[in-house]
Order: sequence, then C-alpha cells, then structure tokens
Amino acid sequence: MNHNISLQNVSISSSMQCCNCNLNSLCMAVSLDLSEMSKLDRIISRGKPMRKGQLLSTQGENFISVFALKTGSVKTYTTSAEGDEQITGFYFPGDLIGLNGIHSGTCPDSIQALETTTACKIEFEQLDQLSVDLPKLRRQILKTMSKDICNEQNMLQLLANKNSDERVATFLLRLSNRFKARGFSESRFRLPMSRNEIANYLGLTVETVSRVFTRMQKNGFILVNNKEIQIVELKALLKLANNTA
Amino acid sequence: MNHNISLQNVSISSSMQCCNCNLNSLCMAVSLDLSEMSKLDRIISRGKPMRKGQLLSTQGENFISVFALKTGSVKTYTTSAEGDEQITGFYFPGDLIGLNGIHSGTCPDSIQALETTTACKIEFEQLDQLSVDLPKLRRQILKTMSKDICNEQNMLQLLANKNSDERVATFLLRLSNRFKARGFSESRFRLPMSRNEIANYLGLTVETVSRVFTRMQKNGFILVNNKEIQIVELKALLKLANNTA
DNA sequence: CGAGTCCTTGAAAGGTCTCAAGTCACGTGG
DNA sequence: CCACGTGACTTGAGACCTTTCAAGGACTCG
Repeated sequence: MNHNISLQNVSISSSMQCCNCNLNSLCMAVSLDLSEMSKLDRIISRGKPMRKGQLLSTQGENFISVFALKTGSVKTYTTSAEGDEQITGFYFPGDLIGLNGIHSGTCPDSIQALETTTACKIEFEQLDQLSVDLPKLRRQILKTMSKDICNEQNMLQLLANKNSDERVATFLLRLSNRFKARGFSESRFRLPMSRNEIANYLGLTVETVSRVFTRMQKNGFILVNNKEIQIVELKALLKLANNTA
Repeated sequence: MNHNISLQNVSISSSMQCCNCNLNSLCMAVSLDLSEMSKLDRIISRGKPMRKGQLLSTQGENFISVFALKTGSVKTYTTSAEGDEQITGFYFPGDLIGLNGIHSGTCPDSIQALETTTACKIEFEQLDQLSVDLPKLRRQILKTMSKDICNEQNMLQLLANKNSDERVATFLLRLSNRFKARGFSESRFRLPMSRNEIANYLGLTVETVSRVFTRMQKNGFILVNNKEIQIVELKALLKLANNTA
C-alpha cells in the first residue's frame, strides 16, 4: 500500500519505476527480481519527451550513457566522411541502444527520434558496476549485444543476397514481429519512418520502395495508406521473404 | 627462473600461456597484468591445429565456448533455410569470436578454417565468472562485442551504398590494416579466402570480383598473382574506397 | 491556403548478374 | 616426375533489375 508518500519519492510516480514499467519484460530488467530492479532503478534517469527529429545522442560525442526506449521510436544512423547517411537500425519501446560506443569511447552513430519519444538514460559506468553484483543484469547486457550482432548479420544477409521484393517483405515482417512482441497488432500498424528512411535502411532508392509497396498492394498482399500498413496475405509475404523474417 | 618443471606444467610450454602469447595485445588479455593473465590462462584450453575446411563450431549447436584465434584464419557464415550461405566475417590471429551465441544459447553461425589454424577455446560460463573479478577483462569482452557491432554496421554501409569497385577496394584496405596491426606487411599479403568467398562476403558474384581485380591491376593500383596481393597505389585505392577503409 | 516535403509513376540508362566458355593452378596417381 | 583431372579463376556477351532523371500528385504544417 505504498503510494509513494515519502518526501524523496513524491515526484516519482510509481509508473516511473522499472518494477512497474510495462516494458520490463523486454528491457534490461527482464528476469530481475524486485530488489534487483530497485537497484537498477537508482541509476536510471528518465528523460523528458523528445520531439520528432531531436537527437538522443550525436555521432562522435563522448560515450557516456546507454538508453532504453520507453515510448515512441528512433533510428540510428552513421554519417560517412563524404556526408552520406546510412541508417543502421530502427528501435522501439523496450529496446536498449547505445552499447556499440563502448570500444571506442565515442558514439559511433547518431540516435534520432522518429516521433515523440521518451527514453530512460543509464550511465554506462554505473551499469557496468552494478552488473558485478547482478549476474542476471550482466548476462542481459551481453545478451542484448549478442542479439544486436545477430541482427546486423541478418541484415548483411538481406543486403548481400536479396532483391527489392525480398528486402521489403522481410522488413515488413520483422516490424510485424516486433510490434506483436510489444502487444500491438501484428497485421496492422503505422510506419514511424519515411519511405526515404526505409529505402536507405534497405539499400534501395525511394522509388524502388514505393514501387514495391504498390506492387504488393496490387497483388493483394498488403494494404497501404500512407504510413498505415495492413498485412492481408501473411503467407504471400512470407513466401516473398523466403520465410526468413 | 621457472622453467615449467613441475609435473603439472611439464606438457605446457611457456609459449602456450597468455603471458607469452605474442597476440595478447590484440586478444582479450590486452591490459591485463601478469597475475590476471594467469587467471585467464587457467580457463583456456589450446586446441590442436585444424586443417582447411574443418569447423570450429557449427551453426545450431549449443553455445558453450568462445574462441581466440592463435594462427591461421577462419570465416564465419550462416546458412539460411533455403540453404544459401552468407559469410559474415573473416578472422585472424588475436580475434575473439563466438560471442554472438550468448543470447540464443546456440551458435548462430558456423566457423570454418580457411587454412591450417589453431585456436584457444574458452568456456563462456567460466569467462563470465572470471570477468566479475577482473574488471578489465569484463570491459574487454564488452569492447570486443561493441567493436563487432560497429564492424557489422560498417559492412551495412558498404553493402547498402557502394558499387563493386568501392566494395573490393574497401575490402583490400581493411585487410591491409588488419595485417599491419598484426605486424605483417600492409602492402603485400596473401588472401586466405577464395574469390568466391570474397564475392559472397561483399554481396557480389565471383565474376564481378574477378573483373574488379583485373581492372585494378590494369590501372596499376594493385598487383594480383592468384592469392598474392600487392598494393601499389595506396592513394588510388583509398580514393576508390572513398577513404573509408 | 500555400509552400514545402513526401510519395508515386514513367521512361531511359547503367551496373551487376547470368550464362557460357576458356584458362590456369594444384593435387593425385601413374 | 609428368600427365591428368578437378576445381578455381578469368573473360566475354547479353539479360535483367535497380537506379537515375523527370514530373505530377498528395499530404502536412505553419
């Protein structure tokens, strides 16, 4: 029956704690018990909402913190010396991002909000220290990075071998799975990113992505209404993607 | 003046210990002091030489150990449901591989020797336990994974944006840098992988890779003699790769 | 409501792939 | 040690897919 009435906690609503976060099954907190979560809580700072376009971190700046997305969505991207931009990932609530800055001590990519977004911020040094006492947390960090590597490897396979149809189909199916894992509809969702961003991510041009969407709609596989996507023929999409969502 | 005369150590030559390994500046042991290294030593088992084509681990099998390459070279590759193979990386002495199996508990890719190769094997559970007491080791593991992620992201950029010339030039320059870091010539080296493997890795066909090599040689940028490569005009190669080695 | 951006659609161009054939290197066995 | 066979590599010509260039239409936000 603790309603956060102590002076220290008065400004922190219970929903602002890991133990009450509806994402803790996706985030770092997975498999931590209550007392462990409260330790994690102490090193987490909750950011205020960011608008579309705002940067959570900027390529080249010192690596200090990692982020756990709470609401909204972001893209990560690197800008090469020649100035062209490569999107390296899209992230949703529950995702932990920024761990790739550890080895160089600087942020290797920029993180930008695709819509109104809130994120929890964790100083990496504190997280690392805490991981000494919490084996499950330590393991979770390693798992996150390990999964990131596998995701990137899947993207390599996509970019190295697949044509435009296969790329877009795989992209939609992976999004679908991620929305499903977050309790949203897997067959109907809104794309938070632009066609340009999809194209960039998939190594295609905007025109090609647009044509593929049109074609898929003509074939009755999906319904497209601007950013709204409805998957009509899941099996057909799966076949297009060679069942490798 | 310990010459390893105790019974337990008699079969272990001093060169078989991390503290005497000429790769410890590249490997996990970087920045560990002698006593720390000896702790690491205890959980490392040295494998006997593998022949070209032999597997260090197989996609799908249980994830138990990670590997540190001692001599030779390997490729990692994933085989998709449809059976086509995607090479995800080439690795050389001092590289630590296999950490991407943590999150799923199974090996997400196969590791195959490209030539006669020896590797140290470390059970991950023991390594993780040891990392509790050795902050520098813990950090090194994270750094390795963080760097892996960045490398994959660079590959994404390569595959998404670059044409065949840029891909091959970048590939050669990255190899050159890695050989240099290992004390070998940066301008003259032997490719341990086949044209087919290069093509697969770069998302091209064998024919295209062959044509690019031929063209680069005609332009006087490199000399090719089967697997022997000599970089003649480094600046030209850098320009081809847009200075993004 | 207008300006600007995003998205779509079309036609032509270009780069890589596919298919095919020939050459070369290497290991095996005679 | 040489001959041979096999696999790896190279080279050429045509096909195909995606890009490029161009323009029109739709959505969004001040």
